[in-house]
Amino acid sequence: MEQKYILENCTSFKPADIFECGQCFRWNKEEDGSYTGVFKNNVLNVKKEGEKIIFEGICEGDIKDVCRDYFDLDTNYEEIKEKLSNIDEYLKTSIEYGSGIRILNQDLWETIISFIISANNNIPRIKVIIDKMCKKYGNCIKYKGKEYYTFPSIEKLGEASVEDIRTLGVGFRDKRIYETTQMFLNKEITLQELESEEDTDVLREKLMTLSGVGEKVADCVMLFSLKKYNVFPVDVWVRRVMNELYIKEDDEKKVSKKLLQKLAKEKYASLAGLAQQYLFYWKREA
DNA sequence: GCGCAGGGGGTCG
DNA sequence: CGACCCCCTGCG
Repeated sequence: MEQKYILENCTSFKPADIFECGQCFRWNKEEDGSYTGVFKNNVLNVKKEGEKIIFEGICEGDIKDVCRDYFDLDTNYEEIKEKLSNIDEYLKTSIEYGSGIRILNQDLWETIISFIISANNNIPRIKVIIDKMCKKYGNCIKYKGKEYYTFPSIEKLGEASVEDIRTLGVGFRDKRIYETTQMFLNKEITLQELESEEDTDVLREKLMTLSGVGEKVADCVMLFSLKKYNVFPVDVWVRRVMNELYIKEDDEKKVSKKLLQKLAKEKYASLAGLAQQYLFYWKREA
């Protein structure tokens, strides 16, 4: 059902910051600077006009509730930014740069598959692959004369063979995607048990039983889909930034993940994941 | 222009 | 610790 929702007085909300900071792969910029994306069975366009945020599109359920959940509107980012800004100058600068970032509450299944695809890959290609996957196995939703496709269900993707998946251009990740899908299909593991697991370390262990899910992917899934703001995914960019700012080792490859995790915990504590997003976005764009 | 390394939000054996 | 699929980039 086509709906519209206008959000006022939301200072920590900039579509570009939210959709370009690297947490999601299915939002695309329109000519007018707004973004259109698909999540669950919704197709939404998000536009900032002055102080107003305008959400418009096809929505299952009440658009206000859907947005509140997906865009994390009940979390006070002003307070978070204030806390993080006081930690040091770097964080302060990065937060000024990415002041409109919010961590989306993305679909767990979609996030797991998307970040398996992200391994040793680059963002433009990740987006192309996911797009193809949705076109082939998702459902079509028409909005304003264009066709959009939902992310495939477990059952639908479960019908695909390793070879089928390979044709999407996923390369060596074909087997990983296949195996993980089959694990959910066969109920060896369920989304529900992952969603209800409170303990971060136990949750990480469970996620890492999935094929193609290592520490980094597991942490991304926890941060971008399960609101675990304390986890600190370490990738090549984060290593680069942290080394440049705090450690200053000549060869950044020698900096251990352990050290980075420890540093993040000491400095950023329960907000490490958010700090990571601000730093990552700042250094990668600049 | 063309061909060939080099490397990309890691994971696995 | 090296290979891994695919694709895009930079350099000769």
